[in-house]
Amino acid sequence: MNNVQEESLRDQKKYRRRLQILEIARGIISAKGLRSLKVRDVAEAAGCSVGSVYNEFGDFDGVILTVNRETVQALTARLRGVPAEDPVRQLYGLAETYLDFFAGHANLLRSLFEHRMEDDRPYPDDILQMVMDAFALMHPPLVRLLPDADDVKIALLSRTLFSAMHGIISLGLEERMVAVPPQMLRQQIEQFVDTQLRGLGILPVGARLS
Amino acid sequence: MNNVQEESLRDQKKYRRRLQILEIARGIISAKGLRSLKVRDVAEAAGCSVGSVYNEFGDFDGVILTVNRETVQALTARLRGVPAEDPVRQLYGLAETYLDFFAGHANLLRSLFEHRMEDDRPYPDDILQMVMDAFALMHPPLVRLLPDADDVKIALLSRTLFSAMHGIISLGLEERMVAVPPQMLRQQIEQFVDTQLRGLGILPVGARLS
DNA sequence: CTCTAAAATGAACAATGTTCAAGAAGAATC
DNA sequence: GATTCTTCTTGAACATTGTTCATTTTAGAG
Repeated sequence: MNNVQEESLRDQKKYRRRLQILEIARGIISAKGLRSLKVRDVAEAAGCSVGSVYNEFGDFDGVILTVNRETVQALTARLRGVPAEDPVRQLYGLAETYLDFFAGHANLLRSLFEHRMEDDRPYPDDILQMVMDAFALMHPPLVRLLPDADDVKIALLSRTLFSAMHGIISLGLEERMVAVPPQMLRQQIEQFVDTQLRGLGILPVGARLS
Repeated sequence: MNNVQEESLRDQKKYRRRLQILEIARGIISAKGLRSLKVRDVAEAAGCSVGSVYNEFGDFDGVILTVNRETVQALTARLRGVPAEDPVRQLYGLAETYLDFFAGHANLLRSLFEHRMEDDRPYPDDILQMVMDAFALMHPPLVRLLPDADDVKIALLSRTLFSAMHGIISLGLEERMVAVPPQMLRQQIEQFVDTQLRGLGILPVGARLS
């Protein structure tokens, strides 16, 4: 047994195929929704048998969960890229970035938030943790803006605020629900953050509804 | 052809069976989630063949959608029962009632909001409309509290606020996501409405975070 | 009672997730 | 390089579940 990674031919092929399967699955989910994802379609597109998909991911949920894992990773990366100089601008930036990311990858986000496991198997902890971490990204700017507040309460506030934004955006982008007309969504989100910041005493309460 | 409802024996049986199928389907969704709903289970529990389910509802989506339709009707009835004397109390009441209803029927609400149609068939318009109407129930109290604001903007605000609440509650109640710990949820919702009302200038901006 | 139309039935079919015995391919040993 | 061993790949077979439809049953009409 060699400790050094040998990059054996076998491992290379395996890894390449793994990536290929994920790319194909992501493409299908993104284009046609999670419900249109079929093992045989993925296998055929990847040029391998269905057995290989199972060999690599255990079961079909394994493919979905891996795509979801990468989705939340990509989301987190985008959110971490929001400038942090001005905490107020950072909050607006996080909201806007979440909206953009959601709008650009709606079906992937829905797969992340709506996929249910068969029976009562638990959702993988690491994915839950990553979502939690993403939703905690409002914590630092809020701490700067509310220096006297309890840290635990700020943590809750961050998740509450993020969950609220998630609700506005996920329902707003769903043409079938039309909770908020899409064109207006960006403006609505901005106004929502506005109101929230005024309510928290971070911004002055000015004229009601511009 | 007789215009008067004859309540023929045939129609009675048909109707009774219809109700029975719906009750059973709702029970399964409520107890074990939409993904555990199976035609054969429903048919067996209702003491009829699978064909009869199809005869009555067209396809399996028909059963699900009918349950969803009744869910949003029940929700709307509950929300309409919130006292309307004091508009501020009404807003808190709507939030609290939505939380209670969601907590009591989490799987039914998830079925309503997360069910995707096969292929690209559209979601029935009447259900969408009913959800929209439910989300508009904050409109009247908001109009009373913001008499100078544009009516269209209040309409948007109502849906935005409701969508935000929906996000906080649906993620908060999801033990798998734990965006907000369940025990804290009621308090979090109240505080959220609080902040929102202060931000809108409806309540005075007092001490930051009680 | 007989006839007709509607409904119920459930076996057969179709789509799709899952398994596994057999074979193929790479790695290890000589 | 041949042989052996390990691992991966394959795809047919199976399991589950939604859907159809020819046949039978049943309620209502004459």
